[in-house]
Amino acid sequence: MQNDEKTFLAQYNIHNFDVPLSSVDMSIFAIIDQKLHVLLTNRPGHPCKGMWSLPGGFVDLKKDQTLDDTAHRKLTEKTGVKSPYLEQVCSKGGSSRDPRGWSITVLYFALIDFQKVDLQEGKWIDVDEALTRILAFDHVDLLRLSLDRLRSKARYTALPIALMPRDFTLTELQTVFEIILGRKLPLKSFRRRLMTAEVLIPTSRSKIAGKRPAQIYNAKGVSRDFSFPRPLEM
Amino acid sequence: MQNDEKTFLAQYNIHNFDVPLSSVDMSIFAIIDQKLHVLLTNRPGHPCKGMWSLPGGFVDLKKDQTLDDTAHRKLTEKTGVKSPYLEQVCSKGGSSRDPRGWSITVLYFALIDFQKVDLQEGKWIDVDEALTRILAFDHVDLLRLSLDRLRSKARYTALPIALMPRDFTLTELQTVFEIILGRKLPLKSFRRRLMTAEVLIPTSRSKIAGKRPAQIYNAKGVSRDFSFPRPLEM
DNA sequence: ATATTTAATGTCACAAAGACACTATATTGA
DNA sequence: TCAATATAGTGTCTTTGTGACATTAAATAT
Repeated sequence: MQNDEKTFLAQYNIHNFDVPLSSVDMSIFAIIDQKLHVLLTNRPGHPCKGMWSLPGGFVDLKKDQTLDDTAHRKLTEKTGVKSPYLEQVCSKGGSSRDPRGWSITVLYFALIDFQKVDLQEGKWIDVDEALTRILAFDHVDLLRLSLDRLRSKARYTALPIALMPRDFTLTELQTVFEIILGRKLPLKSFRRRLMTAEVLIPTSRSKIAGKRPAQIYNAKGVSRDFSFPRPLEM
Repeated sequence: MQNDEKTFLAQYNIHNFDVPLSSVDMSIFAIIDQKLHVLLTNRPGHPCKGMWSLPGGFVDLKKDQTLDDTAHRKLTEKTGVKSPYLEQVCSKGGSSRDPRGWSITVLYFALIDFQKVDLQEGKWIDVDEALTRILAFDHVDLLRLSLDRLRSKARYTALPIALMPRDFTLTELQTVFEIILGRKLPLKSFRRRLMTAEVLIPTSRSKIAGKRPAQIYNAKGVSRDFSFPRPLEM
């Protein structure tokens, strides 16, 4: 490093500049009672005190090395879950979304197996209901964006597997896809897609949920950018 | 608003907190001489003085109402182009990407018609070459991410149309797709895709580029989230 | 045993992409 | 004038993977 760059950095003080506030917000999804739920927290302080909001918070410059660290930390703080599916959705920034001033939020969404959760704070709300509520800041928009992304990915990736417990049957997985997409899927092609995709590990065990026992599958460590050769129809 | 919230906000001062620096960076793409180019700027000051970098800069809390405003402003400052295709790619944040401290950058990419550009600063570099150069900060990674997004979208959307001048032929458009994807595309299916997609306006004019004259098309105001029924093969 | 319910397969139809041969319309040059 | 040639554009068959729907399989209940 050149000497004048050292000097520059030594004199540089971020507090001299007007910078936006920046935070991370998350849509944490799980399937509960055959419905898609999202974790909301009640804001303990100002602004928007007492309102429901997506869990989130400021980047901790000490604790977090990266933005993804912040997201992981927030998730573990809220749910105790260690290794979720976590994906960045987008960032929203503007002067009017937070009364404290110009702010940027980086939005993530997480998919977790509800059974693994050790809830520290917050409450699981049915997504359809959450969308009709008045949430803090622009969190309804953020939730909408996360949900659109999840729905879109359910059409061409195997992402919803991340919502499943370790053992599951094909029928159970199909039901989760159907819950996310809000419609029935053709049985045969669903199974064909998943089997030829090689994203599942068949086990020799089976489960008697209904009448005939169904084969149990586990998730294979799915490549993050796997996609089916064709998307599901609209 | 409650009284105690007013008090809270009045006493709130962002300068009291440690917040990350936040900026916007852009990959501005254009086709020049049958190759995909990206606009790079030479950093005038510290840090990374003298190094090539993606154009970008800090959010201007006065001028910009939203992050998209910042991106549009930067693009116009650099190229004079008013209505490009502009899309947010992702955000990267961490403690080590900028020597000034913890920083977040929101990455955008823009597709523009090179002929509309009135270059204010910077230089067009072939993307393949740009990726081998040592760029400022983590800008090689950012460029890579933008490029991956562009390539991916060229497989299932009509996005590359945004790189075309007003008048173009189907062969020219196919060539642009081929430049982006780095491989030849089957002629018949390319034309079929675009014709049935109804994203082009056929004109009665034609152009004599080679021997037989080719029909000229214009872009239809393509819906942002149009996608072809099936993606192109890998 | 037979009905019932859920799990799983067989098979044909359909849509859109790939492959590749073919036709069309201009220019060039003998 | 008329072939040769190069680029533009079409015809049509193959391939692949999804949708539709009938059929078979394996358990429980009566």
